[in-house]
Amino acid sequence: MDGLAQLSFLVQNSLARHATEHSLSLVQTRLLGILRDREPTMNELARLLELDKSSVTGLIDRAERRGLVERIASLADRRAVLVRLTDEGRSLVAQVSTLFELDVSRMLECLPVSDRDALSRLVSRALVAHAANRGVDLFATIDSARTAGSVR
Amino acid sequence: MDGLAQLSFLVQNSLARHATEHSLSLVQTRLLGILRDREPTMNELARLLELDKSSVTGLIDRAERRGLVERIASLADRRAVLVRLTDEGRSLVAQVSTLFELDVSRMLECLPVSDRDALSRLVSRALVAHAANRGVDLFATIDSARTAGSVR
DNA sequence: TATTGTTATACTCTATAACTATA
DNA sequence: TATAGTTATAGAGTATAACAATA
Repeated sequence: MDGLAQLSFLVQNSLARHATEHSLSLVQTRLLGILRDREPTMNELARLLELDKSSVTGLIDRAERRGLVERIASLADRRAVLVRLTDEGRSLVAQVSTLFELDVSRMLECLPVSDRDALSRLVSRALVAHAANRGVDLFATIDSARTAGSVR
Repeated sequence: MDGLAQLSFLVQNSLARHATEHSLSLVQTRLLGILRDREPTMNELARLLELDKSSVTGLIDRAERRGLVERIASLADRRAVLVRLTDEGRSLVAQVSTLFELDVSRMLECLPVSDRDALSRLVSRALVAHAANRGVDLFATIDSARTAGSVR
């Protein structure tokens, strides 16, 4: 109930804090997280981030200016542009991701192992049940949560 | 573990979605949520929202222009300005809050009652343990989570 | 014609620095 | 002198609409 909201703010705060410490916004961090295992087109990025394509243009402009990502012409479709993480971008997202995971781990370590397992089981059950309940609609949300959370 | 991150994004997405449907940003929604049971000064708002005071000036400017809040001269300190929710603002935050609570409830209804109770118990235990573990530092975060979450 | 991406424009949100008025 | 708040300015993030190039 209310605890879930509190918990979600704790998790988000942790992510936001570590992002800010590395001069990243939440969106930039989500972007880099997505790019860790993909080289999507601008269009795909817009869908993954649930943003307008023009917003993604600006987002990539700024990230490219900082040397975190690079644009690559697609060979398959000459209209399309692929986005790739640079070494610097990869290193940066790895740092933020490590700190964030550490935070979540520390939060969970407050619980005895048995509770931790139970919590993990209940959370996945809630996620699965929720997804099943809402069908397609929710799959989009879950996917965006996963990719966003894959920061992680 | 990773599920917690996913869950937090689900909760945040729900809040963001209902806020957007009512032409509110997340920050505006947090603002209105805070004002439901308080009439803070600009300075106190800056602390509660963890923003610079100049950011709060702009935030209140825009909310006031929309008729959601009003500035009131403080009688105690002639430098200070109190911020109060208007009837329209109160009605708006009530709508968003209701829809959000409904979402969270629906998500929890996917679980059998016994699991729901267990989850609730574990989440509060994690929050309490976490707070105790980090001391003052975390109290600030928890408080901001609570006030933000009191949207709720 | 439809799709991919960029540009132009406008608004919100945020911070820093300089300022005014009051304490 | 210190504090409360505003203003000026700059930059990120977002969307809509118009556009170019390609499919």
